[in-house]
Amino acid sequence: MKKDINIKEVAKKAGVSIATVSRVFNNSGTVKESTRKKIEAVIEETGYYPNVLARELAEKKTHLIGLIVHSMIGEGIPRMINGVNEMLEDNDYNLLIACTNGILESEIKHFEIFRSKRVEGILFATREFKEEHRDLIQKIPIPVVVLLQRTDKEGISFVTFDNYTFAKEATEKLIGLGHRNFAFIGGPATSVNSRERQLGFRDGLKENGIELDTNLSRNGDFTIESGYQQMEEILAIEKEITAVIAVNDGMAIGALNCIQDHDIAVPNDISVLGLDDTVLAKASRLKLSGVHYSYSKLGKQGAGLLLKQIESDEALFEEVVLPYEIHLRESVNKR
Amino acid sequence: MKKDINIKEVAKKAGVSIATVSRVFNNSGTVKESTRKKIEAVIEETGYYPNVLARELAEKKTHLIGLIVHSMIGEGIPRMINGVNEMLEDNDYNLLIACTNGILESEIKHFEIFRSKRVEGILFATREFKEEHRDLIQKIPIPVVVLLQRTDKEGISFVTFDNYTFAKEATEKLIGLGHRNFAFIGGPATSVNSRERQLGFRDGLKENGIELDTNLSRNGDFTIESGYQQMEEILAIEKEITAVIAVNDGMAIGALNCIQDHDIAVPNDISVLGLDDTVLAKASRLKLSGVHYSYSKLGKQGAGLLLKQIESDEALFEEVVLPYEIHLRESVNKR
DNA sequence: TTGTAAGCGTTATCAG
DNA sequence: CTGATAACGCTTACAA
Repeated sequence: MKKDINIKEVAKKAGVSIATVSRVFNNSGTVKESTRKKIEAVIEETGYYPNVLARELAEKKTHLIGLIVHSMIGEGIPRMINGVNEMLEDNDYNLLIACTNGILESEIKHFEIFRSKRVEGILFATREFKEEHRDLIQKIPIPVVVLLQRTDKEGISFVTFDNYTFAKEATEKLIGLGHRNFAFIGGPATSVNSRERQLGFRDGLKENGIELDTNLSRNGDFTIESGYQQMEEILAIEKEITAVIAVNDGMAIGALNCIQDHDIAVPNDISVLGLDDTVLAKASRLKLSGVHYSYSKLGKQGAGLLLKQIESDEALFEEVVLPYEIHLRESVNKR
Repeated sequence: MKKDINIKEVAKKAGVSIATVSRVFNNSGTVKESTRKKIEAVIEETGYYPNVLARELAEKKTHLIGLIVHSMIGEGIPRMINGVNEMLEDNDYNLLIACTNGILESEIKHFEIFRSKRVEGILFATREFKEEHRDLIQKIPIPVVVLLQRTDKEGISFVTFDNYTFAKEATEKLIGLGHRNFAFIGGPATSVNSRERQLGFRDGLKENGIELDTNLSRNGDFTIESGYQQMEEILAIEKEITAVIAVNDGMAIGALNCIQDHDIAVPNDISVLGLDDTVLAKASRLKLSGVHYSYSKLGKQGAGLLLKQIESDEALFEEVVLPYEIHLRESVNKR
């Protein structure tokens, strides 16, 4: 453990001015080879590290991006962070992270902290994009890109998945296979992503002239257990259904287990599909069908968009909706 | 979007000196109520935010912690980050994150970046703690705490799980249930955590006078598929085994599926246990047995330890090994 | 209670 | 090619 040394001391030891040392460190300006060597020797010897804080203050650039997420738990967000990280790494930015548990005050607080830390841009993921968020972002003089959520065209950029469309398309795919009697297991009513998927599901049915008993469209809490329980209740109401769609893999797996525990065959009697594609889909013996989309790409693109905004002078506004793939596997059958 | 304003302009607008503005913002020194009000009004009106960079430069404190991890993927590390985050949040520190994919050069690079960014401490998680890491950490004049790995008592603090002991104890638990014929599915040879667990397993057998065909102790790559494949090979070698232990849940699930696909009964013919306890353990219809330990607590304690080191003047050295619980569920049976 | 001025460790401009 | 020196925006003695 040795104390940090500063540019002044290096300059003194090398018998030059601090300006010259700075030039050597940044390869800027011109320095005679012999003095460069001398200075480099001193740097080596002292283990000198420039104080980036001071540099950033002088340059008014921090090379810092702030990421605010509502949760770290689950497969998606960590992958998204990974994508963000990759993009930032390639562009020599560093990543400041805050996790808010979806609490509005905490979100606001971190916007302010990040702003005062002079981050050059903010990536923001929340469970539900509210008016308060819009106001906040529009007041802040630094670029913001919203992840995993639409911002309703208020001039705030976002990158997200098209929940509505893939849910609808997946539903129609099952209809195409001959299914007519559906049940749906959604997430909590507060989840925008879940609501969008549910809407896609309903419109998919409606446009194909299929009616849905609203009792068969239910809300769980994303866990395996709640999928099991909701399925239990669905079976109590109506045994004639031939397809169950769950908003995520966990609940789909729960439903699958429940169905099998009732000695009902999957997929012969009931097909199961999750609007998701996590490691869980691969865990069950009977491979679960689902919709695949890349969180890592989302993170990467979101970060890319943000960097573009930082570099550009005018405020640009872009909305990106990422593609998906529907994978029908063993858990789904033709009727 | 409005431009950032600085303390000087606020002072001018309020007709006071910058020192007074600074006092108001930091509640330091004494300010007359009337001038405080006046200044607060100007702050409100201008939306002034202090430039934390400048403050940090003056104070020589950044309130920044760096976290270097080898990966974001999987259930453990995100939970650990969550724990770190909680502790830092409570103490008004911010979190800078870097993900290295376990590449040594990247690890070194981020130690340097973090150091030049003047983080006050570093949390470090890597797949294998090497001599290079030790050298690096001992040269750096800021506190470091290693996570998820021992540092071999070199005066470098760490907090980790006791892989060896829980693997051994889990093995002995199965022996206590009457099992004598074991197979083991480990991770890649490069994973220290996997090696430690494997050692615990072997010693558990050895101390109980049970011999192990080394062909039955295998290496996968942590995925469900590789668990399946290794189990396939185990069954080809020896059908008489009564218990399989896998180093993680994923491979345990793979093994479980493989066994069932061979129409061998779990747990009646073969018991299965994973040295892990992720969401996967709850996904299979037949609840998987495993060892539970809290990544979130590990993160929290690691961060706590680091903060303690930052506050203390002398370099303290502490090693923390966290507790675990062995959960025997449906996948394990008495012989 | 308030203001002046000296840092904090850099970068960058401008002479020399 | 190199050295003074003025920023950068803030904190904090020290004076008044």
